[in-house]
Amino acid sequence: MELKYDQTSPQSIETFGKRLIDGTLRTVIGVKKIPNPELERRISAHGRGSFGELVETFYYDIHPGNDSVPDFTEAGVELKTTPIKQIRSARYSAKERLVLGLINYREEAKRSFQTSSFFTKNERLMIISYLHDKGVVVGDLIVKIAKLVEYEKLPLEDRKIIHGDWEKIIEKIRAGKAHELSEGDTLYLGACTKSSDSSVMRTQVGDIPAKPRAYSFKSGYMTELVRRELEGEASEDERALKPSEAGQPMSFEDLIIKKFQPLIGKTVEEIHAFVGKGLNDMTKDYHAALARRMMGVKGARVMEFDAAEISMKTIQLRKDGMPKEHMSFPAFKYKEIVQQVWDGDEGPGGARAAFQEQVEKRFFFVIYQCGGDCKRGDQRRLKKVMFWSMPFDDRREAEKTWRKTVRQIKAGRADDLPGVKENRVAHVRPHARDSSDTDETPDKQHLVKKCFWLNQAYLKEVVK
DNA sequence: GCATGATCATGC
DNA sequence: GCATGATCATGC
Repeated sequence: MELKYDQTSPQSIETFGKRLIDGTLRTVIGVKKIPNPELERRISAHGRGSFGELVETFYYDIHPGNDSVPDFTEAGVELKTTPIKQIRSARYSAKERLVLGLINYREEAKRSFQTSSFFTKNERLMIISYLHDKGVVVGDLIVKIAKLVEYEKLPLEDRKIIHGDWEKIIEKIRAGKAHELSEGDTLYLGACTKSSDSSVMRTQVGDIPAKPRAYSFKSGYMTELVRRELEGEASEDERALKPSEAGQPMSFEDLIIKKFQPLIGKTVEEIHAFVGKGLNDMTKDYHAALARRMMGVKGARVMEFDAAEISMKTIQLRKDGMPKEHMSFPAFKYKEIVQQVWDGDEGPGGARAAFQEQVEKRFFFVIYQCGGDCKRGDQRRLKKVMFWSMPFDDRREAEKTWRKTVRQIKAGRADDLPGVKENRVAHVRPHARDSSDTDETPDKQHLVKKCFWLNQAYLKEVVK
């Protein structure tokens, strides 16, 4: 392959990359024209690492060695290859987060945003996205996106959030609390754990060892970037923050909270009169729909919440302050959950426990106060809204419920899972269409589908 | 009023 | 048609 681009020019790197769109490495590199046994061998490999190496070596002909500078050093461009999924026709999502480089806690603590390893390494990203397909060798994966993503050219609304995220991460690092970092701390830019082996630790500011972590764009934000590129304006979800608001010297979360302020203390009927036109107050989604309207969003999705993977939950408090309901999560599959691992498990293990990912996410609670027991017809007032991440100690409690659940299912006792009295934070209960909506256990019992729930008494303390 | 089991309404 | 978030029902 001839070199047909200028390694010192970001635009040239992008233009050259775009030749891959809707093609594959095999067709674009053209193996048949120039026989190359090494290339043939590597094109027939599997796995994402192989794809990335192939693009580096045989497409761009670069051989990056130094992790602290961008791959195209002179152009200041970092090359990233990443899988996407097609959910249904014309609907795409990122398959995973985009990892942006390991954090050296002690070094990073001394830096500013502009001199941080996040910024200096990832200020310009050349992103090549291919359609994920397990059964296909890397040479035959179809490329859908080749795009130069420059930080300074992202919308101000995005940059505001990313910069705020970086500040939150660096604050913990500087305080010697890198071991307390969690992906739920931040919105688009995360500090994700990097090692599959839980015993690996790194030094940080102070003496406490911390898990190695890397900067990453969360998968929700990657999905947003993918959709902007492939689906254009037509599919754009509504933003809660208008461009003019993004310019204000206030964090994203504070700006959201501010939108609710004028309506705190108002009854649901009064709020409906302000923003609820056209909403059906009989639906289970009503309190959530009202909350979205208060944020200025008419539809069912809030773009920033999707991109930041924030779970919005509505809570109704009875007169005594106890939430009317426990809080449910998606149902688990008995056969899947026994294959999953929680951070800290020894050995290679399987997929990260879905429940762990859920309790590490950021939540947005919209809390209504009932006049009595929250039965039908009871008066409800908007009490407050709050962003929340589950504290570390409570996640350890939730982990105990998860571990007992897995242990019971493995032991053939899937009919006896942790109840609400056994744990301060979480329990297990049915979550199905009805009692005939079952799922098969590893020992071939067919039991009603279940999920993890946060205890209402725990939530009472959280929202107090 | 709590623990537990069961089910609903909607969007995708 | 099912996953998801939310809610209802019953027995003690």
